[in-house]
Amino acid sequence: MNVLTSLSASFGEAFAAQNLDPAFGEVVVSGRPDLGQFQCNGALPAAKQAGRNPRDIAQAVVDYLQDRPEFGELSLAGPGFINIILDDHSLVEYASSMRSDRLGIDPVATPRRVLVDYGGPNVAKDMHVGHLRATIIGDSLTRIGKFVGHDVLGDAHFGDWGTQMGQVIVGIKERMPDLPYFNATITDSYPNDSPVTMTDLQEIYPDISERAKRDPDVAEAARLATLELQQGRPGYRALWEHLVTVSQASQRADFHDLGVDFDLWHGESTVHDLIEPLIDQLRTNGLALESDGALVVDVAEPGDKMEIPPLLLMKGDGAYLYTTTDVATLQMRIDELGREEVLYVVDARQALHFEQVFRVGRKAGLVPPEAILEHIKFGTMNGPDGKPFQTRKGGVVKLRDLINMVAQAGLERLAESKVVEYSEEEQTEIARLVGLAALKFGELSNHRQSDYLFDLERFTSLIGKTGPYLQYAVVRTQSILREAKEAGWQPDDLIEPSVEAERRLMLELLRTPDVIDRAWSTRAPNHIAEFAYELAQQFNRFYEECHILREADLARKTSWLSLVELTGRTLTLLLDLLGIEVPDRM
RNA sequence: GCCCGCGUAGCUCAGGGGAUAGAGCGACUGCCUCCUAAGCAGUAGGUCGCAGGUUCGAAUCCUGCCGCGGGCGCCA
Repeated sequence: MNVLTSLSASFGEAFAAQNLDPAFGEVVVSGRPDLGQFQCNGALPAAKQAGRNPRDIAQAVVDYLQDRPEFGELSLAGPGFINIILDDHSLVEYASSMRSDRLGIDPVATPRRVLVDYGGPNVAKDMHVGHLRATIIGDSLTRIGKFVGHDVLGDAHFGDWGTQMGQVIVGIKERMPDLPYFNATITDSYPNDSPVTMTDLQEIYPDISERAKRDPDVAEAARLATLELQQGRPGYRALWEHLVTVSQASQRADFHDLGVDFDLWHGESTVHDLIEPLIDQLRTNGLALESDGALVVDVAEPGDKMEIPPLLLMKGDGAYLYTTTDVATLQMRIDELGREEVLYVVDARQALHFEQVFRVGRKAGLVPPEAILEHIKFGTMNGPDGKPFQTRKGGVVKLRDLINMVAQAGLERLAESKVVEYSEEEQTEIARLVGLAALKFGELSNHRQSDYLFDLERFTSLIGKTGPYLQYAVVRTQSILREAKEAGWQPDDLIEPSVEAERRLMLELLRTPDVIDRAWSTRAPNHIAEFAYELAQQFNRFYEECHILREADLARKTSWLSLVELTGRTLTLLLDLLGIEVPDRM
């Protein structure tokens, strides 16, 4: 039972009774808690439209609803604001309805088939802080979509088919020229074990990639290797298999440590067999054209604000690019996976690329008009100097190192606490969860689209508005419930609040369904992060003011226990939607 | 040059066309014989980049300007 929906319906009815659009009845959480719990501002625009006095309209709305027992108080203020205070009995009913499964939130009536593309690590490259945003935001969006009730697939979309693969092959050839993969006369019976480890790749790739930028000969060799790989040279394919296996294993481990999972572990190479038919099709229907030796698709349209360059489908030498695989992947997602919405959680700097890919998809009829394609842009993570975050040595911080750093901060915090003694094993686990929470919450509390400063101190901070603050609130609820149980008290029916902090906590809880909806519809998990913090804050106030286990009145005590339980469950859900786990104690 | 994004407290950032713009950190003051102080209460700190416009009402929408970042065919 969503309180805002329900109140808006009542107010809509009151507006309709005056022959006004029921949409004016929209009720929102009050911006002035001193004046009311909720407010309806519809009288002002309604007055404008109807040519009437806003206060008259507001008064008529209030008169219409005044006698309903649901309302404790309806009052007019200013030019025509209606301030709403719920009757406590009604407030308790709303809150009680959340004690059921899924907090009483129904899944959407018409689920959509959605795919979220996020993470996108490159084979042969270590995951670094830059992957953090895409991964954490995408993971959270996927979780939110699933909870809302949609059929959502998360896809890692590995970068395993582009130029960097040719570069790595050249890099390995330089170091180990005698391997059978490079001997064109050998076409099968390659070794079962990879000639390189992830550690080797971490050295080979940056080196060769750097040199390819400066040395035309290296670049040319890499270009050729890429082409030969894509055209199926057996030795390269066999070596490539090893590279993919080795680096995926490492990246899966990184994702696992982050608590991130995917439904699909596809890559660019997954669609390789679709590319030729796709290119033929685009050629046949006249969309793909030769241009400077390359194959392009013109996507400019008359109303464009700026010149949209053609999408480069195939290089002059016949090699494929990420534009090629992206178009083919889009086709597969629509045709084979039956997706109705495809969301790309990718750096905002790639906006033009996706605009081109989407246009090709539409133009070529690969994507039906009603399908939704969205580039979920996110901003750049910068270091203190305003440039992409790097270590002092100049390298980009590896994801794994970052995870270790935040876990270390968690361990140090535990060491400071003198109250409880946990086993070393438990401390390690708590520190891991706390560190991840700090990292994820720090990431998700920013709006995804804004660039932001990566500040290690802030990310490893465990006090104030941080992930651990939220975990701590949940741990408090668990601790209280545990001790109550030992003493023989169980959560029971909610009764009307006796103090303001309790009432405020109930009201805060009621916002939950609306916030989740908004986070999904705007694809912005920071709404959930923000709300979870406010809810935890409200709970901590209640906790300070109401000493639950010492309360003498049994009905009140067991009602409070229910409220504690409900808060704990709500926070746990919200944190889960952010991809944050909570330890039993901390 | 054209296009996109950003500019809010000392710092880092929230902010859904609504009333008196918020939080955290940092600074300063209090609160652990009491459910875990990773907490709570309080003080100080703002011409929401600038100028116009739309609106009953603008940090929020529109236009221009300034500043910062980014993108603009054979990388991803």
